[in-house]
Amino acid sequence: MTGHENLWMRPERPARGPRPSFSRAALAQAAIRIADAEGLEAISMRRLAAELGAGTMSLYRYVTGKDEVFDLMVDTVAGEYLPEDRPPPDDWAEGLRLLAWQARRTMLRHPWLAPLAAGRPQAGPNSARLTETALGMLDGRGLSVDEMLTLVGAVFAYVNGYIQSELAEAEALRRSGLTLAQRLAQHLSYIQSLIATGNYPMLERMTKEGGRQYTAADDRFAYGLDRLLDGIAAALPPAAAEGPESTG
Amino acid sequence: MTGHENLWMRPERPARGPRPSFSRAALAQAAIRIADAEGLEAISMRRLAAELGAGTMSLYRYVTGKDEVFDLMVDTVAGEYLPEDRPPPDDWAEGLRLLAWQARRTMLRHPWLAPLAAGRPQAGPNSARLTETALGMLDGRGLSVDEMLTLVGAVFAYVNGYIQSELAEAEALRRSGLTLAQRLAQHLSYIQSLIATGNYPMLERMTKEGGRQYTAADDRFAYGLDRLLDGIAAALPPAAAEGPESTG
DNA sequence: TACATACCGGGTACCGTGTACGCAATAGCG
DNA sequence: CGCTATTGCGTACACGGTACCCGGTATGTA
Repeated sequence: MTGHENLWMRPERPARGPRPSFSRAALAQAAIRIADAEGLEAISMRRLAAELGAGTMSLYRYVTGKDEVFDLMVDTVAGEYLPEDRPPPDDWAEGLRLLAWQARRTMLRHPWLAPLAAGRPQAGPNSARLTETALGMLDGRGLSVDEMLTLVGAVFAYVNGYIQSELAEAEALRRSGLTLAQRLAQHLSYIQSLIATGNYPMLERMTKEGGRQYTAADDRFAYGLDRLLDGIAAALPPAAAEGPESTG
Repeated sequence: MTGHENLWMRPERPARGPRPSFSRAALAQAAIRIADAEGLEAISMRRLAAELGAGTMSLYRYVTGKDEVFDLMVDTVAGEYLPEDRPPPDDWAEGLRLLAWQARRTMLRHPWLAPLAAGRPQAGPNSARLTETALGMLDGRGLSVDEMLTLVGAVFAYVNGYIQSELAEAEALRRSGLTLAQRLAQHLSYIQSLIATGNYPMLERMTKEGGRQYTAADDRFAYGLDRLLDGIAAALPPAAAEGPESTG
């Protein structure tokens, strides 16, 4: 009741008692290893404990429950978003674009990440550093921190939303256990049954039109991202270069 | 093995045998009722069967598993996206904006919807009709269906991503069982512990700056949506007004 | 050095979950 | 009037998260 209701405020290593046999970071890494290899739903407390060579209930000395395992996973990979200490480009749009692509790369590498991150508030220190970095790119343009947050939030919303939709199909395919060809064939016969009702003229045009000039996922991602950044740039207060103070 | 691997291709009522005691729609409505009242995780096959006054295993005569229950839920509420047969505005951007706000309204009314919809391919007939409507708004502007899909996909990605982040905090609050004041107090003390490390200058400025001019969720949503639509409009081929032929 | 205290590891147990299987009842077809 | 496909559903199982408890261990105090 004194405090520490939050994972991130709870000290990892208490003052008294025996040393823990592993660390939070090790726990997170083990969970990430499992999720990368076998998917999110493969993570169970028993499985995770086995991966760590520990008893199941020992995990509860490190986290209060499975949810905090997820919190740890998300915040750990959030560290990967930021490449290295490369100085950010001085163009804010270029900086955000870079960040967005970095986020996409990370989320494709860890397909469980996007749904998980979308469903919980970003509270960990690495997530906070990420936000810091993004806000830093917008500093000195006369925006209030609140306006910067709105702006960055819009970009992150697009990125997360896009990648989830990108992953959804791949995930469905994986869970169905079918080959891509089988699934396409299935989908096609369904599509044709829809078209047969006459209520889906666009869908019909889609099957007739474009031979196979289907836009690649990369290009679709880039399209929306660039449009969004364009729109933001157009609405931003005029550059004001490096004026003494542009707030107001 | 002959076919019907897909929920939407499987006929609801087979030719032979006794009449089912309820319908897919009733099943979906019952599930939606539970999820609206008690959250997604309150849905179990037993609970759902009880709501329908049926035996647990009877549900498996209607769906192949719990996943298909979710599919039904998503596609059912997808019907709510479209208001009524109001003729769409002739400005495509206005049409998409309206659709986006309608989507947000629906997703806030059914807080379980956004995460669920984001995680699975939109395959149902109602989802397809929604896509049809969106594509129809872009018709006659010289775009290929593929380009239209890219465009609409970007808007939907933003909408879904934004609303998920909007809901994440509320959901976390709900699950913690705390009052808003308690949670804010907790969060504040955590934030201050972060600031104390000196690594979060922007976070620090945020606590000092804006008295309470915190942007409302509605305005933040509008900001990103409008910027995105602006950016798209700017990149679209010139209007071409009402050329001689606009249909396909 | 001896003891108290706070913490660690983890076994056992409980309840809730999704769903495979099997069987009796039923409705449409021949 | 059977025949058969199909429905409703009880039972059973494997697996999930985690509450509880106990024996061991490292730190602090006397």
